Amino acid sequence: MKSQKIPEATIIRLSVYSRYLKQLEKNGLITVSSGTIAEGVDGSPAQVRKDLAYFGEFGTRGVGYNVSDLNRYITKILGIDNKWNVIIVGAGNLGSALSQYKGFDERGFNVLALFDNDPEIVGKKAGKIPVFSAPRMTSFIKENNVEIGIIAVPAPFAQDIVDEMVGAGIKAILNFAPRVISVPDYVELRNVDLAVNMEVLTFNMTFQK
Amino acid sequence: MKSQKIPEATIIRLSVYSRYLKQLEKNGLITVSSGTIAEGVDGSPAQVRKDLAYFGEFGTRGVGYNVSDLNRYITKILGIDNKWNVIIVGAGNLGSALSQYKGFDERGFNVLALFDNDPEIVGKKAGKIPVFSAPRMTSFIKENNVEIGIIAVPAPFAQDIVDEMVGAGIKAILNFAPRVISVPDYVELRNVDLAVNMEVLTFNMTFQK
DNA sequence: CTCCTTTTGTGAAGATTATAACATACGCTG
DNA sequence: CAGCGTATGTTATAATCTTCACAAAAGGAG
Repeated sequence: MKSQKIPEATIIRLSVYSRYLKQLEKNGLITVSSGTIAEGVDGSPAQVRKDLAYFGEFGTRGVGYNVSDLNRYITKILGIDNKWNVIIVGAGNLGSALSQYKGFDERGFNVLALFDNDPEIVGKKAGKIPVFSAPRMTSFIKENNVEIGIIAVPAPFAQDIVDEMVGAGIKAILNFAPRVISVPDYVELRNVDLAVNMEVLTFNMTFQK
Repeated sequence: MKSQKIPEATIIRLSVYSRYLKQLEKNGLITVSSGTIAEGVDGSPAQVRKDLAYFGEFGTRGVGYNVSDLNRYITKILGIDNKWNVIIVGAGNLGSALSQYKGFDERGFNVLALFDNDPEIVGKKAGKIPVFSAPRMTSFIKENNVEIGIIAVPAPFAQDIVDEMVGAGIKAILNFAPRVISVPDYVELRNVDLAVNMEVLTFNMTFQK
């Protein structure tokens, strides 16, 4: 693999390939071609091969890819060949729902705890996940080697929580609060903006096509 | 505005600009420059102007943009100058959380109902939003002019629900199920894949920087 | 009324990403 | 063991998106 900038779109697709390969593996498939993968993820064969080519040669010409090997390579590339410790801040509807999300655990993300300010819910549990009081967050992050934080608090509080997380040594943040957040450039940040997604839909409905 | 393909990235940014403008408006700001917007959304002034230029000329040279006028234009462009009817299928943790999400209502998305198969929850309410039984979905969509469907069911059921929605006349779908979904090309589809987002984070943590 | 400052709108250049096309290599068949 | 079919890996081409740079225009000062 050459040292090169990898397009984010490639990473997103790799993640989808991986999910699809897992399905194929469960169905007992041994070998798969770029064409079949492309069909399964609604992409093109050339794109699949190009995406993989950023990282090495994983296939056999004339044959295709070994399903479980390829999936192992991809999970390694994505950094999910081992577990990650995660906390969620904001134990409202969204935060608790995320804490119960099966897809996280399946992919190696361990949600260790929720944090909230509301004394009504602090001390309770969401499923098996405990809700702690917000001021305990920093020490919890340090003591438990938490690498990833999820922001599920109302927009006005988001930046403060993020700053505290960064101060405590968190390396990556997934932000659900509908606000632009700033972090130092050694911290990874992604925004999942639900209303924005809806608005892309309505734009496309109204204008294009 | 020329008839031209608008980049999706532009639409996403417009949505973020709009949210920021709303904030500025609340703070009583009358006029704003592309530079100030850029600062507020962590972008570049040229990008802001270019994005707007796809749709017209909204500013005054030497002055900037009128905050509330510009926001009105953008909401019109995004198609959220009027209300949209939405249903959510899957009243589990995620579905009910989404039904309570304040950001939808604020931006003109009316969540009318949830649908689920579980007899334990059918007939109850999530906040003010009723949960109906899944078989009632098609008629509900038709009777209530529902344009947008949100998929919050487990992956194996997603495609079937989507097919039923499309059959009932839904025009756009926001899919939270971690699976590739197909729709006819007159239906808009967006995927919000939570694990994929996490995996982009872990990739960036592991590799780049 | 003219000049100066400011900030837009935009055409051109640059960078990035996707698509297409093909040479290379593997395995199978006879 | 040679030749054929197939699917990869990669180079070249095309399309798309972003950044840059500047002319045009508005408002205010003198």
